[in-house]
Amino acid sequence: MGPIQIKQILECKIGTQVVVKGWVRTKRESKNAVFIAINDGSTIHTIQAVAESGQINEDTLRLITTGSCVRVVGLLVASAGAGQAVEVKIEEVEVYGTADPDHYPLQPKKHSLEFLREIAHLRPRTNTFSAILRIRHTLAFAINQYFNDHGFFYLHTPIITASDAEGAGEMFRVTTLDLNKLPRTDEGKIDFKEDFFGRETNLTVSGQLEGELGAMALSKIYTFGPTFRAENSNTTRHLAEFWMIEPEMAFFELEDNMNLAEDFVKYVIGYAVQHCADDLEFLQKRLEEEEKSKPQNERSMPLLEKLNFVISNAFERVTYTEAIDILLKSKPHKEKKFQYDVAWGIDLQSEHERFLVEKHFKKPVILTNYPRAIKSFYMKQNDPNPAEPGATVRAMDVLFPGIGEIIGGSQREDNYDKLVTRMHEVGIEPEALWWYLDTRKFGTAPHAGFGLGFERLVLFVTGMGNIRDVIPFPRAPKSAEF
RNA sequence: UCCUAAAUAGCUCAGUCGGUUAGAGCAUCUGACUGUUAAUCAGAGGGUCGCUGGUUCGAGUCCAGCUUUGGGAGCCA
Repeated sequence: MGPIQIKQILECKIGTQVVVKGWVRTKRESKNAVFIAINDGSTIHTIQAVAESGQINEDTLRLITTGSCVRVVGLLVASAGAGQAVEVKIEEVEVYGTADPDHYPLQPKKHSLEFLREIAHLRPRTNTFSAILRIRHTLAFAINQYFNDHGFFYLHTPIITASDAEGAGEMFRVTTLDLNKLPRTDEGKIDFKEDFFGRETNLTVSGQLEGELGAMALSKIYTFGPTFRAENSNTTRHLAEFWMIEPEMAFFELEDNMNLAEDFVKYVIGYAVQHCADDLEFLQKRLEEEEKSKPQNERSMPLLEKLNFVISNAFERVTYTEAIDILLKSKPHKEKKFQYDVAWGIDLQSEHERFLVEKHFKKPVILTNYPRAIKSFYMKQNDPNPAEPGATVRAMDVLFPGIGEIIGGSQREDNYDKLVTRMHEVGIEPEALWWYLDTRKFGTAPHAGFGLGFERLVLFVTGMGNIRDVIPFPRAPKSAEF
């Protein structure tokens, strides 16, 4: 199906007649020969096509520049030069599309990531971004594979939702109303009965609630789809549109949930290490170059070493109460180096999480049993524990070095009365989520689940520093060009 | 949204105390050389110094506002 790609061509036997179709990375001319490095994105490697001087006519040769697209027909031969095992001896060359060197922004040189963000339509043609996109694909594939192998069903939860009670953040409004001529009710409010769905609708901030409905029928489901948050977040870890993986399992308690999260993350990272060796090696070298400008003590582990470390070591599991204890006894707390005070009941700040993960444990950490007051209404309430100053819920956050929270999850409250009471306490109308509450009314069951930010996973695996560089076309405040 | 730094050639940056004609490397073009590896060497072209206003005899440089971007914080995945 379709032409053979460079990845396969590089593995063909010498003497094979091949057709190479791809984009020119560099062209080098010498007295006796012309060298063209071609890449088609199937691999990080280029294939070198060689022609005798004068073999390609002047007019055609002039059009072969960095960024142009070509088709080359020739024989795969052992390379006469060092640097590559095989090359294509050109018999015929055709230029599909030119790329005027005066205007094509990608030059055969290093570009800053900031500049490449401004040309997001072309940056997949760079080594760095094609490597990231191949790794991103591989991780997505591994995720589906893992869940399929473990008896999960891929549930497609809705993108458009009428529930604004999920409490996961600001939402994007979905409407077909004419914004210049909004229909009004008698009280002067916007009349959403006139809107497409006959009610207020938004883009989803989480598929969890619907995911729970699926788990209460299929036992184990997962969602993997786009998620939207209209928060005015300007950080290297946030996007307005991102992809989230949300497994939800009946008959899973918190412990099972943690075991699954850890096994799952290790599997998908391991899958990428196994299947993206070339790309990861390239990114590792790139990072090492970048780190050269940093002082010795700030340099981090080589990328592959870091990934293997995470795969082969057990995540540290501590309760929120234990974590607060560690922080209270920590040096930065005693020396008042933390910007935010530590006390039982606070929501842990970035600096606290970083201390626990990067300084204290030096490995991924799963924090559990957070105070009820700082967590969502749907989390299962723990029985009172004399060792804990206040009420807690069966929540779990998986914290990764450099990324922070990569997974947030919990065992869910399966007791109807407790759930309704909690909803009243936090100001959510139970009537609005009557369908959600029905699962607790009819055949309720212990169950649990979590949400994994896909881009944060890609960020960790690729070693990149900004989340806008691990999604093809990032959506962020004041930024939706491509 | 807050804090902070920045914006000068296609890209990455330098530009001293406010002073004459705006600097480099890479890229591009031309030539030389070479089974080359992001080739090398020589030369050439390339600038509304983010925008608006102000201070000044004189502003890339100082001041104010705005815009955009980087980093950090909050919100979270």
